[in-house]
This record gives sequence, C-alpha cells and structure tokens, in this order.
Amino acid sequence: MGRTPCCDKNGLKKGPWTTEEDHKLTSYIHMHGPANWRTLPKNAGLQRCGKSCRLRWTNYLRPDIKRGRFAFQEEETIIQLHSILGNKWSAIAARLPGRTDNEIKNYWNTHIRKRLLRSGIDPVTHAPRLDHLDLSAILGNALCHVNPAASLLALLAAAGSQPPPHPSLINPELLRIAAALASLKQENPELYLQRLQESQLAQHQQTLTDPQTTPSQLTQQQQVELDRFLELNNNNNNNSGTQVSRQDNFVSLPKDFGFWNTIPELSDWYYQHNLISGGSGGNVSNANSSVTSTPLSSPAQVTPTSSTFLNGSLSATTTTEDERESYCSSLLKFEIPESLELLDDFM
DNA sequence: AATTTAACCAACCGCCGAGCG
DNA sequence: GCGCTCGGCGGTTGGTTAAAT
Repeated sequence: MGRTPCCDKNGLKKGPWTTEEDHKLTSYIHMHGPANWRTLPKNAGLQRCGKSCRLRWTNYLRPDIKRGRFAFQEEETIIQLHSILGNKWSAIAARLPGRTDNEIKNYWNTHIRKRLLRSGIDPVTHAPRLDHLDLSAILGNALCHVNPAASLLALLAAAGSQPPPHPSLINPELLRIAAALASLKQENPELYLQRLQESQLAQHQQTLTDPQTTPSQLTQQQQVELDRFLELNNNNNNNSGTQVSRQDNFVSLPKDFGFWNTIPELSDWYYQHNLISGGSGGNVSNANSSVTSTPLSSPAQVTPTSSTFLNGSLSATTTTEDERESYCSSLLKFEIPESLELLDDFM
C-alpha cells in the first residue's frame, strides 16, 4: 500500500552543497533528466534527500536560471504581479523567465518590501499607508526637487487629517491645490470637516484591504486581473512609445477613490470636465487628461506601469538603489492636465 | 583591529493536493 | 476507498559577508 518513503533522513547530509555534489547532481540530470527524485540521490551517488536534490536543482543548478541582479523591468513586474497574486511566488516566477520562486521571494523580502514601506506603500495591500510613510523623506525630496508646497502635505498628514491625503498630491500641481485646501481648512474648518465626513473612503479602503485567506489556486478575479496585466504588458512591449488606451486596459478612477472623494466638489469638477469617468461626467478621452487610473476591484491597488507614466525617462536597465527608489516615488505622481488651473476658480 | 549589527540568500521545514498502489 | 508518498509550495532559519561602531 502506498509508496516507500522518499528517503531515510538518518545519515543523509544537510547544509550547503559542495561543488562536487553539484557536479554529481548536474551530471546525473544531464544524462537521465530530472525524474524520480526519490531514487535520484542514490543513483547519482549523493548522500542527500531527494527533496534536497530537487531544491538544489530547481533553485540553483538549473541551466536556464538567470543569475545576478534583478533588472528594473523585472522588479516592476514582480510588484505588479504581487499586487494581483499576493505571495504566490511560484505563480510570479512562472511569469519571470529564469527566476525561481525562492529567488523572487528573497528579493521581495529583502529589497522590494522595504522600498515599498519607505515609499509609504503597504507591501501587502499595495495601497498607500500613512503609518508606514516616511514623511520626512517625502518632505525632504519635495523641498529639494519638487515644490515646497509638499510641506503642506506633511503638515496635513502629521496633523492627523483623516483620511490621509492621497500620495498623488506629491505632484507639484496637486501640491498647489493642497495649499489651497490647507487654506480652506484654515479659513473654514467646519466646511472642510464636513467634506471629510461625507467621504466614503473608509468603505473603499475596506474593499481594498479585505483580509481574505489566499487559496492555493488563483481565484477567478485574480486570473482576470492577471490577464489584464499581462495583456497590458504585451501591448506596452509591442508598441513602445505608444500609450495604451486606458479606456481599454484600466478602469478609471472610481468616484469614491482616496483623496478625491474627501473633497466632493473636486471630484465632481473632474467628472464635469470629463477628466475622469465613472461619475456624472464622461470617459477619459482627452489625451492630456490622464489624471489617474487603477485596475478594477483588485485585492490591492495596482500602480500603473512605468511605460505608461514615465515617458521613457528611466531606462529599463537602470538599477541603482537611488534610481529605483526615485521611481517608486514617481509612481505616486500623476499627470495633471493644464485645464486643472481652472481649479483656482473652484477654490 | 576587534566586535557588533545588519543584510543577504541558500537551504530547510512543514504543510497540502495529486496520484500511486 | 484508503493510506501513503511525491512533488510543489510558502514560511522560516541560520550561515556568510559587509558595514558600522
């Protein structure tokens, strides 16, 4: 009944592999193929468990493994896929040729996760998180490179305004608006608070952070998200320099999304001017009206791809920590249409 | 120069579903 | 149909190296 045990662990070697062991394993698999891990160690002359041999082969010795540092594009893909798939490392690895699940998992835990946290993004939900936001870093960056009005953001956040300002405010133009909002808060705090209370942000955030357990198989929704992402990636790769139609690949900003909904007049103004869709206004049809967009109903908010937003300013092969971190921050910016100047009237 | 701390990553552990006997 | 193992997976550990004190 059943099978004989995979291996008797007594007397089998553990720990790091020697080059001699690697050579034995590689030679055997080249001759016989990676089949029947139970009998492989004995046949190959290895004092190892079959499981250990399989791990060594799949994670290190396999000839198609791409060693070395992750390319920028790979990192971006990992972040995107993780936002859709969660900690399904094998599923992510299946879409990154040459990378193993173990390698991706390690890289996520030691690099990407920390970088997202520093950028104020929850690495689990991929949503902006004020409690993880390094405000001093953002403030410093804004003061040096963007616009002093960023300080208003930090001040608002530090003052505990709820819900927290959306990171898109890091954009200089939006920072200008933030300054006006801060002024509104100062001059008419009751109206300001009323706007905040009318927000449905909490409800939306709950849908973003629904702590459901992850099944071993992809859910139908995850598969849809993944297909959408892969299709978008293919389109971007096949049409370099050509922006993918958001109307086709993204669902425009929901009306109850983030910061915008904290100021209903602001979001209404956008709808009325057809800058975002889904509300009383029309679709995103204006080429200059790429306010923001997000895929529909993902378990976590998915950030747009770099090719959509960076205009090729950052090469796919640039890999320094500073550049990557800078890119993470840039993901938090959105393009603002010139017509947004009309907001001055609104203010 | 010595020690401590942090970062990295290969390898192990334990669980689970599929499938064999 | 049942018991068991295999193969795969995600989480965790611990050894090694680099950086900081």
